[in-house]
Amino acid sequence: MPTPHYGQPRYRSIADELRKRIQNGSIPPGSLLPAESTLTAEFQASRGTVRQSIAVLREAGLVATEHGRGTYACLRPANGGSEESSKTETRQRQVTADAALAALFSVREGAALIEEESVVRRDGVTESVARTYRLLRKEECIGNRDR
Amino acid sequence: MPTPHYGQPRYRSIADELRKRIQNGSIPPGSLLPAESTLTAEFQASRGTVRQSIAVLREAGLVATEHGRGTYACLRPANGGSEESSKTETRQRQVTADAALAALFSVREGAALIEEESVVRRDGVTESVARTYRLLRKEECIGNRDR
DNA sequence: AGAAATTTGTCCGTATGTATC
DNA sequence: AGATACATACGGACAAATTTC
Repeated sequence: MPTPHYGQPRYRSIADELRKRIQNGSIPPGSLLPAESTLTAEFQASRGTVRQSIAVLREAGLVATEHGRGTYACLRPANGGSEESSKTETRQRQVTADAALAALFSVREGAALIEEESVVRRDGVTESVARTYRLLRKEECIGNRDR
Repeated sequence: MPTPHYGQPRYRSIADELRKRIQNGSIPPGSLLPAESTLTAEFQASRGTVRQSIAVLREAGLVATEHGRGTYACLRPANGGSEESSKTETRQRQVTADAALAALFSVREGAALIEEESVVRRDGVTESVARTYRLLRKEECIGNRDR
């Protein structure tokens, strides 16, 4: 069977359909979207195509995905009356890259990184801890090895 | 050979190589990149993988593609403060508090936290990695689980 | 103007490795 | 540890835009 498409890519049509369902409440905010396999069956599309459509919604900020769980419809921040009694403490230190960070920065494990840690407290209660990592020196990248 | 993608995925390596060629002038600005079929032969990779690597460069604003024509290396200003074309990827996952985080949040070690990781890339190169931790208990984030 | 070749766009099916619950 | 979902990679197929002959 040939592939009747074009005019509009399949993954975009599916993304449009899912967006409608989210916006009209058919998929309530905060709830799980149907599983990938379910969407595959419903739209008669391959997993790759379904995943592509979900990626569209994710970039649009409409959904968020958790490994091993599924994809949620986001609740948009209503952001009610938040007090302004929060304080931020920041400090810096030098650390060495663990495996995960080394992969992200494309450097070897143990390379020097700058870690900046910001602790946000509100009413004395820690609300969030942010750790930002940057390369200490540029051009610390690993050369490409032969394939 | 099957498909081991230890360390850096293949499409990123290819993207790195192509980026080098663009930035060192081997592929002059405004000129066409080799066709996908050519790159497929050169890198001994499937077309899908080659296209994925080109997509990386396209999102970085290094190249532009036209249907039926090909992919061009963009002429872009050698401007000093190129603050554009940086992109942030965000993902969330659930982690357990280590000793340091447990102390900051005044919870017991091993307590559940939400980690939000934002990776900022400019021209495909990782510039910073920020990890923000919050307590799971509130309705801060989307994934309120019933279990 | 028309046909063929080239090139990118989309889609399918599959396989396997990786991460999380 | 098993299930689920995600990430990477392969190969093949057809559609559509462009170029070339």
